[in-house]
Amino acid sequence: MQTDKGMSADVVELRAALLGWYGENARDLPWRRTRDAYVVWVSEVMLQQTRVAAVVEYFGRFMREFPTLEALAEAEEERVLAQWSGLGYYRRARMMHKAARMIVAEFGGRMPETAAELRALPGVGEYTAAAVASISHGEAVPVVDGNVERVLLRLCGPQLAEAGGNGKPAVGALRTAAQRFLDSQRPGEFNQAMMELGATVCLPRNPQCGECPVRTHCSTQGEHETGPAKQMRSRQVAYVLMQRNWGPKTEVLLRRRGEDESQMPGMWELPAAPEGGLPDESVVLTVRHAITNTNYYVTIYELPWEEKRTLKAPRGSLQWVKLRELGEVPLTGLTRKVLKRTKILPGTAKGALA
DNA sequence: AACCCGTGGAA
DNA sequence: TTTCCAAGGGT
Repeated sequence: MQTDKGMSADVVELRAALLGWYGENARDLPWRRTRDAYVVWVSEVMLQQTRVAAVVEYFGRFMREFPTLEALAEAEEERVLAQWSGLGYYRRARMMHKAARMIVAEFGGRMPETAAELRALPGVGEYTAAAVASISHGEAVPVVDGNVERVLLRLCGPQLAEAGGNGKPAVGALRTAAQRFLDSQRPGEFNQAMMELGATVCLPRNPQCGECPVRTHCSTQGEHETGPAKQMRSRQVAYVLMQRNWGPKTEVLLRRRGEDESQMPGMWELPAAPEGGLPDESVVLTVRHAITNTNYYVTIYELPWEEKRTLKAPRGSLQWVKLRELGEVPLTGLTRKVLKRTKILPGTAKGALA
């Protein structure tokens, strides 16, 4: 690692340009109003592979429900999942909840402060550990996320891009480059500035080089190839929407997914339709729902509640849920979408019943 | 090391 | 309409 004393004037100028730009252009995001490690941690976990716009709303509700590490640790897992419902990657919520309980049980409720200690928590990888340590405690560790990787590859050019030998950049080389650029006096701001640049200027496609504060340091001026896309698969699936009672007492029939299922374990969804299919007259909604690289073409049948006995489901996994209680149930995103579009849940109803 | 896990908005 | 992909981590 180089010291600031041996640093070239070029890197010093890059830092100043980037931090200056960040000071002027940083978005006012809720989690940037504090350096509290618990708050920063929650935001970083939510932001894993998830867009800022999607996180903002969830973050506010989550922090109201679980304002402190202790509140999170004391909560039932189902309550945590219910708050996470719709955000995706539910294992993040389970691991963060487990980590909160570990911190209370093993560290007396005191959050680990260094990146190395944070790294030991479930759900905290290299990125999240560095982000929390640098933002909350000023530790001089660089973050390398998707944004930073792209920015570094463009700044440094082919020399870094081919450092892996197999046509891919080496993880170690990326980290070394990030460490070299990092402003060790303001690591939290610098790391966020790099990510902000990648998210708003140094875009994957159509990078806005004309607005880039460090374009004079950039060896590629935006050139960067993206790899081949993964092939999307398609699957047909069908569910049943069943209600009973009317008005405030209305209930919807839901099924709890098994704890051992790889996708969305323990989450609640509409029961699957019988295999033989159902008459077309029963179709109330068709939607497409994409999960990773699979397009699910979904058919929703509405049936009278008396038909419940025709459904096959593991004993005890079916349950009538009152409308008022839906907010406390960890629904899958697809089920949430269907209930909104059929106006059973409040929200936008685009594509709903004709 | 490649693959899996969710979602919705942009292009 | 379909595709692409975003502040990753675990296995």
